[in-house]
Amino acid sequence: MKWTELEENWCPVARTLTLVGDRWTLLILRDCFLGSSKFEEFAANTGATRHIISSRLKRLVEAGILERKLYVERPKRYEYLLTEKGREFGPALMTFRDWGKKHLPVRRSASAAKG
Amino acid sequence: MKWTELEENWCPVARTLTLVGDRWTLLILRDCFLGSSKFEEFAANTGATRHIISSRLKRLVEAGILERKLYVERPKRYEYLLTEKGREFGPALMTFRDWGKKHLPVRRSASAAKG
DNA sequence: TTGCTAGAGTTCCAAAATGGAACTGAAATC
DNA sequence: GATTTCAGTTCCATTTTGGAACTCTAGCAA
Repeated sequence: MKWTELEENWCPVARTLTLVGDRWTLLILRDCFLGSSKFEEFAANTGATRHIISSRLKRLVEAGILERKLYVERPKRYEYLLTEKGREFGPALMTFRDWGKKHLPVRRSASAAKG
Repeated sequence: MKWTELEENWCPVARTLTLVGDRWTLLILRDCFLGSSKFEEFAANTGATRHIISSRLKRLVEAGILERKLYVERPKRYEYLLTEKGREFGPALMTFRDWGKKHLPVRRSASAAKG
């Protein structure tokens, strides 16, 4: 079954996953919640390629989760801001954060810094 | 950046995503919460290919989220059960469910069946 | 004893997605 | 004029997916 067919699935979890159930989208949203809004920030903070960032931002805007807003007229510069719909995804990210903190502690070598 | 490199990421959301941040894993976990435990059930309920089901179950078992348990001796038959670590992922699925129910209602044509 | 069914996978190949790097375009700054 | 910044796009090789067929063990039926 193709991934996009899940859009009409009876299960709301499946439908949600058609938007955020890929390898980078949730990391972009995490960045948004941490204050990022620029293309370059997403690229730098997530580690995803510019190609991926571009396609994911498009999808998130189309879905009404982010809003693409002009913030410099010349040259045209856009930023991406969470909509109300996007902000309501916050609790989901928090459950991921909490689960990760509890169950996937970072294995660090003796000399590794905390950051 | 390669996806697997996120395993050691400072961010617990990113680390969580290395396990469940792909196109089908969360759907398999949803099935587990709804009572499924067999390979064939996952294949039928998620719509993912057997190939994918196989690789995802391996990863979930390796991560300690599911337990692979023999339930028929001859021929060998295995089922997959949520561990405590896996059960603690429940709240995350519920946030996805709630967000999807609220923001992604199913557009159904007049004749569309419920299944 | 040949044939069908069931469960749990594996294998193969084509199609789609991803990773990495370079390139574009507009304007500000050196 | 050259370099830098931001926001993308393009190209190509590598990975991952999607789909279907195949394997292996064993029960059951004719």
